Amino acid sequence: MGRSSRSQADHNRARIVEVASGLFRAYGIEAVGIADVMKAAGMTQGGFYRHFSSKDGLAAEACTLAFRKAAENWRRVAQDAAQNGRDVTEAIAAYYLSPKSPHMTCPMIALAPDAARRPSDDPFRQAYVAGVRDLFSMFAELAAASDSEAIDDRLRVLFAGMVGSNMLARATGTEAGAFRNAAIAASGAKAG
Amino acid sequence: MGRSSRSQADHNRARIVEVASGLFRAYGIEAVGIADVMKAAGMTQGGFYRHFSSKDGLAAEACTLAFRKAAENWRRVAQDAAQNGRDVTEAIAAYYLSPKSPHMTCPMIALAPDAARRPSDDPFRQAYVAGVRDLFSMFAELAAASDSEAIDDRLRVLFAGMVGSNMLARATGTEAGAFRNAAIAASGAKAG
DNA sequence: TGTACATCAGTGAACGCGCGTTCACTGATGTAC
DNA sequence: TGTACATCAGTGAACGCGCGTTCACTGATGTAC
Repeated sequence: MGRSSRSQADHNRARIVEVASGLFRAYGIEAVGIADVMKAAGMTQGGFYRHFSSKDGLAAEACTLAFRKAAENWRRVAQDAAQNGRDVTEAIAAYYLSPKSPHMTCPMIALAPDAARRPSDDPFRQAYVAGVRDLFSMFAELAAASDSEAIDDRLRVLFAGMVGSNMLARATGTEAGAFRNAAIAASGAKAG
Repeated sequence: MGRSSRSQADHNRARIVEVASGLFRAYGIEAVGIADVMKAAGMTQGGFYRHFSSKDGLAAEACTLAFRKAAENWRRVAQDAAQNGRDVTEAIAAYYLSPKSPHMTCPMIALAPDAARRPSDDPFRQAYVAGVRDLFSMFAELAAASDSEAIDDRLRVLFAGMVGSNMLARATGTEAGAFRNAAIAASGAKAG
């Protein structure tokens, strides 16, 4: 097993980021080792540093990818809802709060503790902050387009309520349903 | 420095739990070592295992203590508000969302990642789940007493919105104000 | 109450394991001519 | 197009550090008489 071609190497690098993005969110960055990531990507740990200068570098890229994927999913759900004449905000909330979808856990929740304990100039933390900002901007944009009555503050609370519901649902396991259902109900009554 | 008296030992044990409760919430359980806790408690790491069978045992007790303290604070804030004729729900929300108060960070947020990755029969996770349940029950009880119109689901969303706002505020740092202010505003309009 | 002894809270060093990182090496890929 | 050589993606073992845990030891506390 000698040198790989340039395109193969690029493919491998992207695969490492993709695999890490899922593992980091599922188990936490600290709990996932370089060897775990590389094994899941079909390689051995030694090759890792051909692609990344450190585990932190990978974490930052994995964070960015996770938010990009989440944004793509949200936009897709919103488009589907709009085409079928359903309420966009409610559709996003229902998708986000569905217990089935978190096979890919929300990066806002899963990566929050790691972001919180890093300094504000840390690349990973900056990627996290940018991800949350972009995700909320998109949410507000999509929701406003479907309901011009919705005020910023109300969207913010709904957004925070969705995040809080899923976080509590994930951490407690048992009480998942109650908070999730409440948040979905609230999304339908958002225009008060 | 030989053997301590029984009462002194009890005092030391309680101090270890108290110190750990703060450190674990501030920096995360994994990031805080036994040596750190013992040093902050004014002892050396070797004596730790006279009091606890493992770091996990301490974590479970620290979790319980953190929730007990949070519940006490909430109840105190609610009583003060009731005596002064102010809205109880709004007072709790304002207290919880105040950027000054998190010198002691909310255990629901700070301990969530650790609770999430443990099995459901783990003592720490059980302590966390019980803590969330008790805190929400108390919140609902206090809020219902002050405003009989408030429905369970609405309280749940407000609760989750408060938690989500503080989590995002903590993790992003910069966007703290926006989500917090929105949640406080929502608490005032809860009876919608 | 005093004395001899057992107990055990706390000390400080050492162990052992996991994990991020480094390194010598392999051999296919890419390049110069 | 071939050929000789340099490059470098990936391998697998080893290093080094941090941290949870263990352990021999100290000496004040608690107890038996």
